[in-house]
Amino acid sequence: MSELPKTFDPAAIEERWYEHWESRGLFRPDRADAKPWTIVMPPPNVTGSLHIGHALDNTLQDVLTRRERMLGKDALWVVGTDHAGIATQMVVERNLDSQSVKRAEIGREAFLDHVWEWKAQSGGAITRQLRRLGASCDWAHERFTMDERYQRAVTHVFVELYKRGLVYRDKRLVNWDPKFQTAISDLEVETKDVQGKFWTLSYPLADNTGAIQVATTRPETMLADMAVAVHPDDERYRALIGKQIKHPITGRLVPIIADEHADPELGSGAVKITPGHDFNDFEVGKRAGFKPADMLNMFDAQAHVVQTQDGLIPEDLLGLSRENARKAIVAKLEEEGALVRVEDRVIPTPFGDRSGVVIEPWLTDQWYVDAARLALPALQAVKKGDIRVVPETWKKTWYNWLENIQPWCVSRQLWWGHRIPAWYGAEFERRDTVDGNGVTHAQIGIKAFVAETEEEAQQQALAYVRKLELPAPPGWEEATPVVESEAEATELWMKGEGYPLWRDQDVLDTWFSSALWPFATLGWPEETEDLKRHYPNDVLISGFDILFFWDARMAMQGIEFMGEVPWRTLYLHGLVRDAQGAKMSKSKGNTVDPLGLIDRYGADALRFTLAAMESQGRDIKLDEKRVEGYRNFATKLWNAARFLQMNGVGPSDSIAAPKAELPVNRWIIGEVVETLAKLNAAFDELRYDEMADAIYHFVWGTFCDWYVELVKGAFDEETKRVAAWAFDQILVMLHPLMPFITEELWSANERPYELIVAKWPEPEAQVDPHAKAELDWLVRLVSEVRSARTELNVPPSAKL
RNA sequence: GGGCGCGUAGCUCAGUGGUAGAGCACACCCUUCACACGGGUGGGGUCGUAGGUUCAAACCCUACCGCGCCCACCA
Repeated sequence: MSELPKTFDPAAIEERWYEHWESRGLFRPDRADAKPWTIVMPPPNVTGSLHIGHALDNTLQDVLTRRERMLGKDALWVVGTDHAGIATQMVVERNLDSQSVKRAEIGREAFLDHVWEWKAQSGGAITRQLRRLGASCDWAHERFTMDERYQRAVTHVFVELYKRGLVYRDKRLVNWDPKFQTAISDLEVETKDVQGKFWTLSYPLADNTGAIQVATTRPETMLADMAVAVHPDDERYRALIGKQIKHPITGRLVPIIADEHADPELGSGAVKITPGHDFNDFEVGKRAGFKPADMLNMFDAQAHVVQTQDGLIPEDLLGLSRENARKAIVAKLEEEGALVRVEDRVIPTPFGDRSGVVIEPWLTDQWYVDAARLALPALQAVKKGDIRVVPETWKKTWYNWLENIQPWCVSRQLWWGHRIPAWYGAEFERRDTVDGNGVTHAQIGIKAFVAETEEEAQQQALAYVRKLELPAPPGWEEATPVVESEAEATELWMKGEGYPLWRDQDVLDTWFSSALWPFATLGWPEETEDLKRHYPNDVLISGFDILFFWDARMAMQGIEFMGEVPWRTLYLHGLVRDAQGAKMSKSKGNTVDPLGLIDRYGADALRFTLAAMESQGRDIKLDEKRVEGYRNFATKLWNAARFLQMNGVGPSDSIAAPKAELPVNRWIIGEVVETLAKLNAAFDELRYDEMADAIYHFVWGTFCDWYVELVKGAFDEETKRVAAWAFDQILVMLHPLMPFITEELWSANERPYELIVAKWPEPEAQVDPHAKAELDWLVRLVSEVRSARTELNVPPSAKL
């Protein structure tokens, strides 16, 4: 038995214990025969560092994991990191930039080498920080979403979805981020209100019989106007339907069409239609018979003006940015007298959630997941109760989103990520199209071969030409040639030097791969032992902010590929806010650094605070005073242990409660039993605040304030035995919340095993109602005496 | 436009049909041999507003006020 120091210093013990647990493999002791229990950690970005949100999320997970481990289960907490496509590419690109190295100059392969190098060096700092928190995850099982094996799983899923018709390529408008020059999904777009203007323009009729007024918030896109729409029932314009207008800037002749999209109440009731640059107009355009391939495009990838297919944009506008193009166009319109009116107006404007720039609807070929079909079983799983959602209020949000889900754009024009397993080649059939102005465009058809390997794609290509009963191009019989890019391929093609394939340059949305986390980390698609034992996971804990991004997609992919829900319970927690309730952000400078709090108060205090403040369905307003308070609680516990030690109270030799005669001992045993019951109930309901409340009040309000005071100076053998047992139960019950101090105090006595693998309490005892009544009476009596004494101003030194 | 949540002591939050709770803060007392990161005592709330249901409402219902969040193509 080692003597405890007088003061409790978390810093002195935390690192030592973590190292001990990890090196002895105690986070996942060998329990092949035990009942499995599984949770996967939302993989933090490799670029990330531990912020307070991670601290909350992982505390909640660790609390459950530690208890399940103590319940004797084979508790597996899967840990790993996410490659985080855009975020990581940005970081590495910035690093290279500072060394005057440009991504475009060094090329894809060299750039990816740099990313991997960066990942090896500084990536994953966050996993080291997770250790500070005490996260008892299975590091031997650590995964990365770009591990070779994981990549195979991702590729397999993509190819399978393609075979099942759930993944397809389509040309349509996407949310285009002109800063990162990639497509992004609907979820990555944040709509914000921006003070803007509402322009009313006058478009002259082509037959010079008048003009029609149209209104717009984006005059610059008029360069790609293809129609003017009016409501079919709008009497004012009925006679104009079918006529043409002569576009005031491009001179393009554009039809006036009838479409219900035009709202007679709004503006003039007539609206310009720019199918290539507006989501509504795209639909109107399709209804009007325009094919996506023929829709006019006036922007390049950076949203600078480029010439439309019909060559009608005036030279002086080419190359201008969106903003400058707007100014120039408005000026021109004004000059021509085509500008009728300008009004101030608040415009809901789409922004890229990472880039912060205005998103441009842009016509491109992208890969889409048929999310609606995948969503159905995920929707049902919650409705049928196969997934329990805690708190229940999120069920509605779940239904609402999945019921209205749109196709998910999964291709990204980035380099860092899972390369899309598609190879393209000539379709070997000409498909000429005729545009609205009667001009014929030669189109070279492109055929996609989706396969897990290049060899497979080559074979598919060969099979394809054979099916068309065409002779295989030179070299194809041996192996279809593959070149780097489409440009390279077409060049060879034009020169008559073969018809090679080229691989898709794009990568997949990061969330596409993280959606596989609950099973791909367990070895899927191989039928591993881990997979059989640990899928479905028991519970997932995540912030509600990634409910759609991650949770819902995990459910969709999990059910599709595993035939079962990914987890039985989905627990959603809120955001951690500052003491004033404001959202923490780096720019506001109100972030709380969890590592700083750990330095000042210890990991146990931070963990206890986060758990105590985690009440379902509410955000957490973190106040440092609270952390300080629970640091004090740890000190209280520490001193109780010292007191017991001074009085010769050692370790308990039994898990079951000892036999006791004295009412005070029988009472405290009953109090342990009741506390345990409260704690177990709180765990069943995932009520972290109640867990913390139950153990806090038992330790401080019952054990320290009353039991210890009552037995002071009267430590007979029975009392020592009971005190030892009760205190051991405290250590066990508190361990999931405060693992470090409890393990340290546990080890103050000789023990056959560490607390982390000790058994969860089974007192095999009952509350003794007589002892309880007696002690309750005594507590009340003493309290009343004290109260009376204070009220009568009796000096405390006076003897009763 | 739709959906969700919140409004209880100075602050942060539990409670959810039957005499209002916790922590912190505050006031007073205590350098008593585990602990001043402590011990003891105490003050403080017409539970957002207005109706309704009920023997009984902070808790259920309705409306309203205030705050926050999410989703949605109003040019």
